[in-house]
Order: sequence, then C-alpha cells, then structure tokens
Amino acid sequence: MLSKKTQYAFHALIYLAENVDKGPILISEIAQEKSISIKFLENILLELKNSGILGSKKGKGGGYYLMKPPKEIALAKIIRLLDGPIALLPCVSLNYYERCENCRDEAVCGLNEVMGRVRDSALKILENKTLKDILTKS
Amino acid sequence: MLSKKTQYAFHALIYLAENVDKGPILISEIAQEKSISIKFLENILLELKNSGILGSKKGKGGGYYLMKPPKEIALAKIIRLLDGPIALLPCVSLNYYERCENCRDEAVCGLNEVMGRVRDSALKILENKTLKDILTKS
DNA sequence: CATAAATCCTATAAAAAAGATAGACTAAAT
DNA sequence: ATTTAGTCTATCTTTTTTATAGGATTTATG
Repeated sequence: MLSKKTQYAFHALIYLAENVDKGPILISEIAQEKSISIKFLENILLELKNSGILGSKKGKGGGYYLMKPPKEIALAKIIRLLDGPIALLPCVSLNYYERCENCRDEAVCGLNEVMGRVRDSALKILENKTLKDILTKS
Repeated sequence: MLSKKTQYAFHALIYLAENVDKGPILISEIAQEKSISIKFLENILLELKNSGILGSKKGKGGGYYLMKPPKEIALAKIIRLLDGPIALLPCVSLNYYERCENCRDEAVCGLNEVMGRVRDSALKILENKTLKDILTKS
C-alpha cells in the first residue's frame, strides 16, 4: 500500500492541476480542501518542490504550482520519490535494487521472475498515466 | 514492497514444495537452508498452518508439509494472508476496502480508477501463478 | 523601511508496524 | 519415561510512518 504521504501528495497534486490557471495556491487551501494536516502537507510539498515537481513563491500572493503541465508528470515518478520501490521485492526493483539474501541464484529463482512480471505490469500503467489522467472526471 | 515475513514465507513454501516427497520437513531445516531466523520462521509457519495452507506433525519424524499440491496454491493468497492488501490504495482493495477520506466521491476519482487498474493487472498474475510456478528452474 | 504573509528548514515527538526472541506447553514416537 | 518437535502467547527492539513545533527566510506592499 502507498503511504499516507504519497496519498496526500497525489491529492494535493490533483488539486494543483485542477487549479493551474489560478496561479500559486496556498498550502492552507490545499490542506483544507483535501482534509490533510497542514504541517504534514507542508513537508510533502517542500519535498516535491526540491525534486523539481513543484515550484513555489513566498510572501503575499505566494503558494505552490506545478512546474510542468499535468500530462507530463507520470504517477510512477511521484510514487518512487515519496514511497520508494514500486516492485514487490528488492531483487526485482529497477530503481532500488538489492540482492536477494534467501535464494542462491536470482537467475533461476521463479519468484524473481514472477515478481518481475508484476512490476512490469504495474509500471506499464504507472509510467504512462499522468496527473492529467487522474483529475476528477467532470 | 512485501514484508520480510511474506518473503520468508515464499522461500519456505518453495522449499516445502521442492521436497514434497520427503514427508514432513523440520522448521530448523528450512531455516538453515533459507537463512531465516528459526524463531521468526516458526511463527510464520504456524500462521500458514492455522490458515490451512500447511499441515504439521509433532514429535519425532514430525515437521511441516503442504496441505495442497503446489499448483493449487495461488501467490495472491499468501500475500493477502501475511501482508494484507495487494492494492496500492485502501479504496481499491477487494479484500481490505476502506473509504477514501481525501476525495469527495470515489465514482469520479481518477486516482481510484487508475489504481484499480494497477490492482487488476497485478491480480491477473498473482491469482493465476501458483507455488508450482515459482519453483527453482532446473 | 516596516510589516505582514507566505514558504523554508530542521529537529523532534508520538504512534504504529515490522522484525525478532523467549520460554513454557502439548503431542507423538519409541 | 524420555526425547523430539510443533504450539502458543507474550514481550522486546528497531525501524518506519505520521505528525507537530518553531524559528529563519523571502517577498509584496503601504
């Protein structure tokens, strides 16, 4: 399961995407609209900013905004950033690979193979679906 | 990611499946072969037994054994049992559903829809692949 | 330039989950 | 009776997750 952090990030990003035309959006506004603790959300948005997903402006009239159009922000990127590996096992993770300690040889491990396929099927969706694809259907 | 508990369970089950013809297998043997803490493994095997996946025999000549042939034990079942939901969000979980607190209406939530598809693509594999499919390729 | 508005940043606390261990109990074999 | 091996429940430790606190910094504007 995705952590609350990642879930909150998605909801915040959706809100930002749905209000792209309104300039910078306040943390407090997002927190209220999406029922998220404001201080927790602050940390999350900061992290997204430091990774280049969001931009921000301080002072009056400030807030957060998307650095790229929603259709260019893949869901996989957000998950990896805040939650880490998408794969179910370390030994099949593309971005956070770790050797398996309980099997002798990954090359002949059937578990490795199946979990690799699960990863691929998830990535096929998560790498191609973007923020634009998860906006509220109107 | 799957917990260590679930990962250990898979390795133990693989070992049991690869030795079905040898009668009950000792916890200590599995622990040694797969480099798993014996006490931790004990708890895991007990849980698998109480769920009907494994059977056991006490005393001399005792140990654990599979209750069904490997090809009838789906991977999804093991994961759900020890790790909980396979879905990435509570609001798209078939077995551990919880309402989403941050969105107004799941019916129009695009995140819900996409994550539902990710769940389906994972289940398509995990419900159909069994213990038999993850045995060491010889 | 002063003030208010907002994000930035780091630290820390609290709670929950994961990982691991301990030890007494029960059942079976011989 | 003794040994062997699983059963059960409790507890401990560590790590991760979730959340909060509060001062620092930047910007707009009168």
